[in-house]
Amino acid sequence: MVDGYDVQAIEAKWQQRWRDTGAYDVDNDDPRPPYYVLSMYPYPSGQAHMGHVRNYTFGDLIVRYRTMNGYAVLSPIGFDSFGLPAENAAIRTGEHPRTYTDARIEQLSSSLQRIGAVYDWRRQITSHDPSYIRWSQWIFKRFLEAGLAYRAMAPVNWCPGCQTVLANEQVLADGTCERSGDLVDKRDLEQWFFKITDYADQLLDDIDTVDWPERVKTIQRNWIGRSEGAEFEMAVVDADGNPHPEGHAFGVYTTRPDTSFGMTFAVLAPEHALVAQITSPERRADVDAFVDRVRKEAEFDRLSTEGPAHKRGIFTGAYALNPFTQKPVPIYLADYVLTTYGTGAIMAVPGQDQRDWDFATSYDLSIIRTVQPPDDFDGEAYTGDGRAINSEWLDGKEKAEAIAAAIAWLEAQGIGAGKVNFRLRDWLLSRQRFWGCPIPVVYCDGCGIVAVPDEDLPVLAPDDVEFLPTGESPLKFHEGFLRAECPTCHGPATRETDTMDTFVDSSWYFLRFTDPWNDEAPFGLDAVARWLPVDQYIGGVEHAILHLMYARFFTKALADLGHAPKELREPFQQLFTQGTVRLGGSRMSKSKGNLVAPEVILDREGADALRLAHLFVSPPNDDIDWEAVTIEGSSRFLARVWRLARGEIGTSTDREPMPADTAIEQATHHLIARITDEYERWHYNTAVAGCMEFVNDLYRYAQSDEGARTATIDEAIDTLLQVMAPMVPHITAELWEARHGDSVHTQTWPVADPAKLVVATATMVVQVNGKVRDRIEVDAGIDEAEATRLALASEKVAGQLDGAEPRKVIARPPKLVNIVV
RNA sequence: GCCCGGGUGGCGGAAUGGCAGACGCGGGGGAUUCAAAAUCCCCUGUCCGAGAGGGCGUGCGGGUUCGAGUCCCGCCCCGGGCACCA
Repeated sequence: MVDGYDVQAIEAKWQQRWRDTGAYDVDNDDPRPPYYVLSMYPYPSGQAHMGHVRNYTFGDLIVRYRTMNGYAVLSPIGFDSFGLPAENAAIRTGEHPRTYTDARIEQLSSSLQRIGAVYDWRRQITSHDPSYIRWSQWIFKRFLEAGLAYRAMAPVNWCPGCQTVLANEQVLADGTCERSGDLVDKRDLEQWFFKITDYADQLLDDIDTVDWPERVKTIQRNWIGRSEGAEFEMAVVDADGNPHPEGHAFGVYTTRPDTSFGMTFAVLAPEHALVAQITSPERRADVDAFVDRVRKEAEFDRLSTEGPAHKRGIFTGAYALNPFTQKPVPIYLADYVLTTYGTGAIMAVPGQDQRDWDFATSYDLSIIRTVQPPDDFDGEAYTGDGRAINSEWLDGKEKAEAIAAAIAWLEAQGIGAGKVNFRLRDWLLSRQRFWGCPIPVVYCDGCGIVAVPDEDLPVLAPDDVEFLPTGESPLKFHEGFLRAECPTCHGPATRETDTMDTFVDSSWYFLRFTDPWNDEAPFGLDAVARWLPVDQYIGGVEHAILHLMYARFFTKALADLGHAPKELREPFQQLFTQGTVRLGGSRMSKSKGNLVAPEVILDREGADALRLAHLFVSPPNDDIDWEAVTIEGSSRFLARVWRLARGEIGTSTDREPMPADTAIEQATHHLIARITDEYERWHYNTAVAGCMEFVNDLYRYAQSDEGARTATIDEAIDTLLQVMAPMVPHITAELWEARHGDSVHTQTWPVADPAKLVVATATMVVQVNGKVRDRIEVDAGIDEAEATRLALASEKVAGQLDGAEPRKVIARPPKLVNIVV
């Protein structure tokens, strides 16, 4: 302990006070302007880890800073409390997921308080709370009614050993089950989906309207994967071009309709619906064998194959009529064509597509170039720009022009049109798990899928269940849960046993925070309108795709359905993604056993030192290595601040201001300007550096022969405590209380006095040919002529010039003069 | 392959086109002390030089500019995203 600085006692005292007095509680009718700060919904993993500390330090700093700036800051906290770990623990130990989860919520809550983070705890929500489940289910029903939720067959991961479906995360990289080690295969099962693809365009376009890191925006754009092209029909024919007896035809999607004259074959996905009907009798046995083999393979096997050797396919015996040339081309099946994208069928143009080229060379199919490659081109398929060739009426047109002409032609023929496709797929939300939000529907033999009436929500999972080591959901074997009455016909019905993906819970929690007591609706329009969009969202870049995409989709859909304000198009106006914490180069994780427990640091150095170390180590969006975090340096600095503010450094007297005093007063106001600017721009590491420089100045000042002027150093110290309060809330609160009796955190943010930001003199750099040769103290207000005169009068400059005549003088008073010879 | 970031001392990192390396860590020296810890003060890119001083330095090669870590062009390397998506 340094000179009465009892870190543990001080931090405990203030944490208790903030919680007990509801210091950061904020009501929806608060007259101050609203500001919503939110850190991403944490999974309650027990004690906080370093990633949490980093995340919540930034969040807390903003909450405190904005509060001092006069805002009503909404700072809620909740827990994403459904999910796999609790259920796995239940299978292992038999402990109910709820008791397991509640204990971990308790631990994480207390960890967050120990780092000094402040919240409106009255608004706390948890995903597994019946009142939250109720509204998750209510929203699902609204989506169902609007056609945004639907049930369809989907390939899922099936583990033959466990006899159950697995989540993607449970399938290891080599395609085996994490629990049994069996090879997981694909099965088609009925699953629930959200129709996020309805919003693909908006999700893409509105990215431009939010203030997010470019990296995250790019990730989202890639994931949505918009592509522009054309879709058109091709008739199935025989080798001579005679139509198929049953008149079959299929659509193809292409981004390069301008290359259609170069189509030398067509490819259907092996799962394509037409395969069985068009395969010729003599090819049937081979085709069936091929389709069988492909379907058995796990998806990742199919997608991870690379290069020509792996492009496997088979001829169907059927042909398609190329509408551009009116010539038949052979139809193949190939595993590189996916049933889930476009129409599940392509026109193959090997001259301009490398995949088609690879396939064509493997199967000895012809290749026609329809775009003129540059003279020096020596590759295979040419995918670049150029003039159309071998394309009749398209010849000579540049790519863009040719594409437009080809689409116009397809439309005129009535066989196709321009088309936009997306990589984004619908969101599969069914999970065959117990510890999640039940999907509120029943299956009735007579009425089909029937939603549970709103007044019967929430549908809750029963407690008297047994967790099976097979990994199957215990709901499947619970008769009381399973057997239901159809709400429509009152006949017997079976309850859905799947639960929702936990990403559903985190897709609307930020809305619930605005109105967590609402009993009539998930949230009121007024409450959402008041607080949303979130002004500052903070979290890890690992959620750049899924969570952020889903939350954006929910917000748009809820707004369109009238449950959120119509104008609310984006939930998170500003996003900050903080870097991850590593140790010795690798990511800190329980499984690697390289965790540095924040609790140990909190016990030894305290929350302020830990927070300061995180803020100082590097810019907040950078990944950091714990080895670089200098907790001792932070502690040392805080002790310096403590001694300074306790008046233990140097001497002070009452007197009229001397130049040294004026300099400190100016430094004080420069500090306000600097720290304010740096907080606004998230430059916390340099904000800390600024405070350190200031403290170094104050030490020199107070220890100088003249000592400090009392009024000057008091103002300096008070200002220091105020600007540091958001970073290190405990020590500043304690020191401020000792000096003034009230709380530093209820002070208004200091404003720099413009008069004290004006400096009287400046150090002017004198360069000769761009190299610094002299530094001259000058009056800050000097003009170019005077600056030039002073520079040329410099002896050092004269030495450098060596009699040469200056060719040109660039003067930028009062900072710089550059003499060119 | 395409798309985003990023390469600065021993380390983490500073720097609106205008003094490269702020601030901290580590290291060195001094003060204090019986001694140590703690604390306080000073030094610390690199090469040449006894010194004054000078040369060289922000991944590499060019360019723009009076002046480039910063802007432009072409590469190299590292991190991340997408990737048989037609």
